[in-house]
Amino acid sequence: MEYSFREIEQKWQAFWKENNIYKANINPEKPKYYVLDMFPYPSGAGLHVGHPLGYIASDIYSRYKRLKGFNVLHPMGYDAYGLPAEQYAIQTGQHPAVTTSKNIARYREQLDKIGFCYDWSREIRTCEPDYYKWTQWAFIQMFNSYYCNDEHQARPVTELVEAFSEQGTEGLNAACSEELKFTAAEWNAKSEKEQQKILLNYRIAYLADLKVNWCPALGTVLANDEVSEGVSVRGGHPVEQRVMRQWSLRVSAYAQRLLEGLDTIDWTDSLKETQRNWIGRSEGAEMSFKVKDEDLEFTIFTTRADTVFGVTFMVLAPESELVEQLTTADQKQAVEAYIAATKKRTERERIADKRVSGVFSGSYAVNPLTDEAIPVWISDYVLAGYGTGAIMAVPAHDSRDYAFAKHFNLPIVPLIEGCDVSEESFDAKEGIVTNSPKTGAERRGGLVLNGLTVKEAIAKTKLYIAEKGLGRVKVNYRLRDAIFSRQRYWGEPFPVYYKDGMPYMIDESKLPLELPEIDKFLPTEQGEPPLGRAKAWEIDGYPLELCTMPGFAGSSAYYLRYMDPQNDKALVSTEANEYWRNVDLYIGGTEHATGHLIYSRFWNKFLFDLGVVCEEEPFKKLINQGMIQGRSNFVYRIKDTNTFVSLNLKEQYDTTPIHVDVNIVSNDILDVEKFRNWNPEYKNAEFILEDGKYICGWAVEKMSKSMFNVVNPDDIVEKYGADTLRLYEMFLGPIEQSKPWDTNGIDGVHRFLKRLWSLFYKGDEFIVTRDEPSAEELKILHKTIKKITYDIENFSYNTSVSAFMICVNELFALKSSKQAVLEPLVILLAPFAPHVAEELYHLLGNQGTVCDARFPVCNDAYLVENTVKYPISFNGKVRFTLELPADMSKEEVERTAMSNDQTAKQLNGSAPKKVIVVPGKIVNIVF
RNA sequence: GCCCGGAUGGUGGAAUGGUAGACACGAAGGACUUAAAAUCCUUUGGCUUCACGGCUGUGCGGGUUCAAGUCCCGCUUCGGGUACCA
Repeated sequence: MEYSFREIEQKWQAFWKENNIYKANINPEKPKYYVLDMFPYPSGAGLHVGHPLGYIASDIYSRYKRLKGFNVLHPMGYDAYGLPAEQYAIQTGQHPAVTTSKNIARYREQLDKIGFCYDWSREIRTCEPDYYKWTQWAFIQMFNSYYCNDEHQARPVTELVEAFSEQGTEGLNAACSEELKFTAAEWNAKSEKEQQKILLNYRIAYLADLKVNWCPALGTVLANDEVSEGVSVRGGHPVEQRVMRQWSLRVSAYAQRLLEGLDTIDWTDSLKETQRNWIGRSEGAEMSFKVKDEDLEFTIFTTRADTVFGVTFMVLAPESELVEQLTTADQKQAVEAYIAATKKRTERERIADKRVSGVFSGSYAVNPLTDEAIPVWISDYVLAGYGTGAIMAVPAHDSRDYAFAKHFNLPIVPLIEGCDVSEESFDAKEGIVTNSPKTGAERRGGLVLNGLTVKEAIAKTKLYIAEKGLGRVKVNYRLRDAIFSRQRYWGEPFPVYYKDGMPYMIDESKLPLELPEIDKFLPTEQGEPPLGRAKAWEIDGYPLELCTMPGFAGSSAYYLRYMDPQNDKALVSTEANEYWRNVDLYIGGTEHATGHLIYSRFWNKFLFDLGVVCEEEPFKKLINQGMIQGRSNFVYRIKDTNTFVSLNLKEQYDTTPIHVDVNIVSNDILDVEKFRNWNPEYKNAEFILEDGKYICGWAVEKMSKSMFNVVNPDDIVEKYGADTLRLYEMFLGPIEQSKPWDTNGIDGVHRFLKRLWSLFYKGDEFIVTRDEPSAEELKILHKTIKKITYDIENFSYNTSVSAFMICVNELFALKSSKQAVLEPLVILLAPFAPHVAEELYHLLGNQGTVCDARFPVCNDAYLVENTVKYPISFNGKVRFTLELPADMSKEEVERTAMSNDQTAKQLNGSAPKKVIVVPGKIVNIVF
């Protein structure tokens, strides 16, 4: 019998499906293990060979855990809302729901071929009303909550209302957009509308006028993580700043917990570091500066309180509310012109343009420590959204302030002993402080920092300003609230209606609020979002929200829904949540480091505060799979001809490299006939060959259609089978490393499976015997068990595949086909190559499924070696080896080595200075 | 600029401080075959030698050590993330 993978794979895939082998149920008798893949956005292009990499890795782990006796939850679904389907709808009129379900069907077909152990009964799609009902529900809970900074958790807004009516803002410590102060009497006197407006300032889901990333080409607002270098991540369209009324989530309230939580989870250091940087905690001080000759003061934020004696000017962000107050009459025109010019520029232009710009406001601030009057400038290098939107500029010790001071000829006062600021600023937080205050400018009882280190000076200044009421210690975060409105059609509708211009939540009993049908997927003539086209988009006569939710809405809690996907009473039942708890192993790409992986953690923490979920962190362990790059092939056309020259001859001609479809190239040799048929342009192509072959050039590039280097897993499965694909993807290299896909090596793993098969069948004869295995055979088996177990636990799957190859090669060399060795081997292999393993498991006489076998355990007794091959080295260089008994003493090894003829030859008369014997390892003779 | 990763044969990669290059691809040679495919066997880092062997070798330069791909210091270079965050 031949290894006929097609037959085997179809047979067992059908068997698994019919017998619900991968159905997961709550079972308190067994420990749970939850393995999750980042669910895909079903794009029209289908899966390429890079996508399943992580899925195969998680599948192996799921199957391994099951063999180890765990009750494994391993679900899959689709992140079904998204821009591409909508853009396609605009172009073709095809409803995004239609495109999406077609794409999903295609994805499913491709996934099914690979033999994953997903429990498909738990499939979710974010665009299904049954699913997004709970996305809307969570939004309502966020609207009805505020974040209490004293209790460090979300609390009901009703508690806030109660507090306001009893004591106003007195004693309030809540996360908010703006610090407000009012009394109970003032609150109670306010109208419903005014009160609602104030509450928005505290709600976790809130509506506010914000400076947002507006992308005109997409016609929508984008979140910070959806914009990179001034253009949209999707499509690369320019993004500009615009103030708009938008829904936002107060993610910033959770900044500290998001930061601290990182210490409790098992993620890679680099990913944690990325999140830490994104959260961007910085400890500093807020300090108030009075405005000279005015009854005004404003607050700045600094992490370098120690440099307050070196402040030579102040800078406001152009968007700051203070600009209006501080601009004097004679500077008004200049300031307005500057602000107008700044507004016109897109984010991208501002980033690209490194030129210093700014304008003097006309006002002066007073340094509270020196009483010096210092000019207040306005410049776009200060951001409105960070800190207070105002800074004290210390050009000697901040490079941006330095550039500004140089440009506008402002004074630079160095504050560190011996630092040279003639060419650049001294930004390092080290050295001894001087000039603080300057000699002769000391004040009685004033702050003196001279002689201290920077660190000491910062601490002393903070203490001083707090005591004197000049400011306070403050922690700032770079993390911004997440803008949650999108002016698009294909997303979750907000469960929101408007009454008197104020937002209200629709009743939970009316959920889900379904996405309405519209005639065209474009904004209305009035520039409203597409939902403005929906008929009767209102509730009880009140208009509904026209924006929809962003892509990350549906992916923020999907891992919870898998625990209890059909529940229509709750997002997840307490029973299911308390059993499955959180994701034990999450596998996905690093590209979600600052988006999905922050939002999910936030969302989960919020639900944790509500008592809906029992674990504060959603993903205990996370592994990033590397990207699979493409390996492109090139042909070389001689310029202005239709003649192509083989790689090693191309230097003799003037050629243009042209991408050629990798699917018509094998081992870099071009199939010339297929090439002629590939494109009509090449029908009459001529070739200059070498050794009768056309050899292509190659390069590693992104896998994409335009490079003609896309490899479809379906084709691989068709030609070699799913088990070969699975093994080969793992064999390519460490899971977390990026590497190019090169189909060339695949024959190796396919040969391995054929050789494994040959241990069972010789021709049509089944040759497995029940004979007792020899010590040698048992050693081969147990060595493999040990290695595979270790490798799976450490996600080193590439070396596991090698270990299987070594094992089979060794058994093959011994012509060994014994049940007692092959059966454990088949079980070991089952997580990697489940189809062939299932077939062989049954051939060995087993019933049921190999998925429920018991993972073999290594018996070290079989691994004991009687002898050790000692490498004998001289001055670190190995010259020969000696085979000695394993239990030989150190002294005896030394004596044996020294008395050897070859040793005498190597020493050549010299006396050894030192002999190092590492028992069981090596001997090194130094002379 | 800053923060993370990498750099080992023609290629993908392996190696708790202890014989660098496991395993696999490719290549070369051979067996089987009328032939091809498949399969099997041998060789395969470089230089050198008829051969035994020798020299050299993990991006570069130093260092620690009996012993360094592995640890430390300083560079080069390639990926990825981030960008006026005060």
